Amino acid sequence: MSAESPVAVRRPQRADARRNFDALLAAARDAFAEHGTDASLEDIARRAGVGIGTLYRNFPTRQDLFETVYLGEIEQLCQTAEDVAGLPPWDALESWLRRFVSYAATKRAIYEALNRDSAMFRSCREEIYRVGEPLMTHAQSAGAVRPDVTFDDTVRMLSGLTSAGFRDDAQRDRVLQIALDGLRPR
Amino acid sequence: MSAESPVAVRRPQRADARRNFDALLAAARDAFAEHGTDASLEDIARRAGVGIGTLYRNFPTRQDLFETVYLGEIEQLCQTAEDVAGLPPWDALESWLRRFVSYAATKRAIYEALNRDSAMFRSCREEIYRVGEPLMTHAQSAGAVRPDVTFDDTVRMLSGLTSAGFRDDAQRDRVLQIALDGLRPR
DNA sequence: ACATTAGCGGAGGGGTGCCTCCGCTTCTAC
DNA sequence: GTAGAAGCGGAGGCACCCCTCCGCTAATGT
Repeated sequence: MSAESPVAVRRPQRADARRNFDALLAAARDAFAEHGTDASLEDIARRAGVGIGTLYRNFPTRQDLFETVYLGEIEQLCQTAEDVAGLPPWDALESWLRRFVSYAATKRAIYEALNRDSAMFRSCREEIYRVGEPLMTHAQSAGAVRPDVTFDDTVRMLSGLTSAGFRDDAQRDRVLQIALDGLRPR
Repeated sequence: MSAESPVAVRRPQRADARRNFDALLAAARDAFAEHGTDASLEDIARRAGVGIGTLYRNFPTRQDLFETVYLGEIEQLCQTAEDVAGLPPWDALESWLRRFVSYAATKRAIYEALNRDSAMFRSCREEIYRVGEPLMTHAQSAGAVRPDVTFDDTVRMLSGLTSAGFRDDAQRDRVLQIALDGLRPR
């Protein structure tokens, strides 16, 4: 992902405006995580403590707001692919996948976005695959992952999983473990 | 599940009314499968080719409509637990779980409903567990399923999975297979 | 301190969904 | 064939959300 995103949204210059911009982004992250891409924009503005007009000035369309939140998380995710570079093949893949399922807005969004078509989604998907797929094929050549599974399968499986509701974190971990174990050769 | 549901919704007597009732139920099943519990009631009435008033006469609340659809599918699901009774432990469990993920309205709904609280959801959940859990523990005593996993884990995992979007049926099957393989002992 | 202007926020018009109510239609029993 | 009742459906009031517009507020530079 290049330094400049495809979205024409820029952090404003004036101090108060910057505060509002950041508050909106934080509120949007929560709202999207909670309600998916259909979250109410008026609610987001309310949560951020700003008027609806301020939201629209910073993010003229719902897409702009969503993409900005989404891009931020994807960028972090891609970053962590470097952090795991030194680990053994399976550990690297597992760590990255666990990180993958831990992003709040992303988890709900990715699975809504996986099929939807837009320049940004496509470029984000490519980026995720660019950093994630090598981890997978590497683990496969090392015999740590069964050969009949694709990276795309895994991404979809995990994004489905994380959008489900769990009793508690322990259960979430247990289920994630089951799914990850399913990736390993018998 | 007893013959009489907890919901006070009865199929009407008059021929035309019965036609409408059934059309509404079918339309609702589609709509709930497609949009989740938030599906538009006016849209359901439109799809069924009846006025909104007719919908409300038959199903005074959204809950009544949803529960009627949901109950129907759960009843069928419980029924199939008997069909698999003769199979070996793992095969019985696997068949039932595959059936579980194949219900249209149910799949999207269950995962929305798993946490939500209502008399009907609770009784359906109990019913699913009553017929499904024995299949699981049976498979576990036979050594066909790892011991550190609960039936609840499995249900949540699968309902999460089925609410995800897949490229095609082949992928859906592949991912389901991975998840099921994760249930087996190493 | 003040002028400039970026930035603010919410009123308001349009759209959609929820649900009620009631005059009209159609079925059914006789 | 007819009367009565059961059922129909959509108009309309309310609530919420989307998005635009513009008069006001306050941050900034000098």
